Amino acid sequence: MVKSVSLREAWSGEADCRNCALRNSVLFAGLQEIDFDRIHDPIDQFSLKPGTTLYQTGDVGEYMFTVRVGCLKLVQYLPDGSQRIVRLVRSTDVLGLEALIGDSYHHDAIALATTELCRFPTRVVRDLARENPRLHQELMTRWQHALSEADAWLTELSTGSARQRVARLLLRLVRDRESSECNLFGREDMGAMLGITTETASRTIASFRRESLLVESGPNRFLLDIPNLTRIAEE
Amino acid sequence: MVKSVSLREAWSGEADCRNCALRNSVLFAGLQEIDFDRIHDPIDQFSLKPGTTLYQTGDVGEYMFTVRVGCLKLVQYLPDGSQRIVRLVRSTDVLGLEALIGDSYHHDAIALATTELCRFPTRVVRDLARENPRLHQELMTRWQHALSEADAWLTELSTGSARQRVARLLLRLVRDRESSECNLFGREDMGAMLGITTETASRTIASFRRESLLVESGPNRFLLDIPNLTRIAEE
DNA sequence: CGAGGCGTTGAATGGCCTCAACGATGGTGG
DNA sequence: CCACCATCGTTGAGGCCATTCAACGCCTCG
Repeated sequence: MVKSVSLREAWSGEADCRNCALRNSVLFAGLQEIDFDRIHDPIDQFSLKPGTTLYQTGDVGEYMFTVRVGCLKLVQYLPDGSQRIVRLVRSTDVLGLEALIGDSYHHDAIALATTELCRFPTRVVRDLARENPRLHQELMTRWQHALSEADAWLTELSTGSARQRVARLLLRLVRDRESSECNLFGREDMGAMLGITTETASRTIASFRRESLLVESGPNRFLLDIPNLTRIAEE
Repeated sequence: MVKSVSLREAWSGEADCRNCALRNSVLFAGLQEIDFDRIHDPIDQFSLKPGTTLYQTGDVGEYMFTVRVGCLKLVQYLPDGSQRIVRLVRSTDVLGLEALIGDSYHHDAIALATTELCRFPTRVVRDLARENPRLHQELMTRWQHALSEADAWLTELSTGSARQRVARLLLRLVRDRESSECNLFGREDMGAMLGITTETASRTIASFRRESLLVESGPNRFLLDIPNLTRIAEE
């Protein structure tokens, strides 16, 4: 399942990386050929089945990851055992930034769908960033992006009624997408994202379907009535 | 009220910076004398009264700030006009990181107490960071810290019952402090931090006082019963 | 075929919100 | 100096919404 490709191959487009989601969107977008020549560590690329744990809170942050396709949840736990999903990580996003400053991972990272990833040693990023301003810039941008996402989860997904939260989550899932179609998560995960119970998440989705704000277009796949959902979200 | 000091003075300990909260804790901790010599822009240092707005969402991010003493809230607004406080910024923290990547500010920054700040042009940080690895490292650490705070606000302060949230907020305010005493915010601000109403915040605080989990030790100042509050927080 | 996971739905409870009133405080202006 | 007003914290009453606990149907998988 784990397939190893050299960074040289990665850059030259050999192996699977030629199909990599937009090279321009990826962390290493700013690297030159000469940078890759200086790296000897391998980049592994592999796939996770839904429900698989990529890493856990406290694991040593030896590696960082880029998501090629798919989706993972970042989970934190409270002392009483309840969990909260603090962010989603999707295509072209980076996982494990905290490793860059020497921290162990701060979340559990668990695949929500079948997910393909690239894995690279944290040390490689650290070394390259020291001398490559563009990578440096890219890292800061990634960090800021994660921070904006975190703020948005608080203001949009943890504020207001259950109906509002669910509507905002749905709209978020189709933003920057061509179609208004999206795959839904399990109700338990939706609850953990929105700070509501599984039952309330289920009831709200069921209610949206009865009102035709959602139309099932496949197995666990739905078309959204964006204008009306927006109305609910903004109340 | 605004007093201008050159960076040279700042570093050499002239002016008010000799009393600066731990130099080692500050963003510029890693700079050498030679770095300061290369800066010609002034660093302003000034004070805000409670309730004063430092900057607003969308303002051009020409400056960044370090908090010397005091406390500010970072506020975001929803389309319906309701507000949510997404983070607190306190002594030695940095404000306006988003300016570094060219963004305008993402929040309203409003002083909660009398607050002293240092203000420096974003361009200065950008230029210095390009060539100073230690500052670079420091910036990443700051970003990660903000991100951890954001995650904690979601898991600790936006999850569970009102009693739990208030207890966790109180405990947070005295963490890393010598005493178990702290100043409380207005009830409206507490509500905006915890995602509850002003009345619920007030009721909960009043209830804690009746149970002697809080003892007033001064004007809007309280001593905390940490063990019992911890029990409530962890339920 | 039975077991288990998942989504759904019902009924009842309770916690939080809404709306309202009241006292205390502090600043303002007559 | 004091009446006046605005702000803030508190408390009450009532209602609604989300939770809790439970049951049921559907599906996959062993």
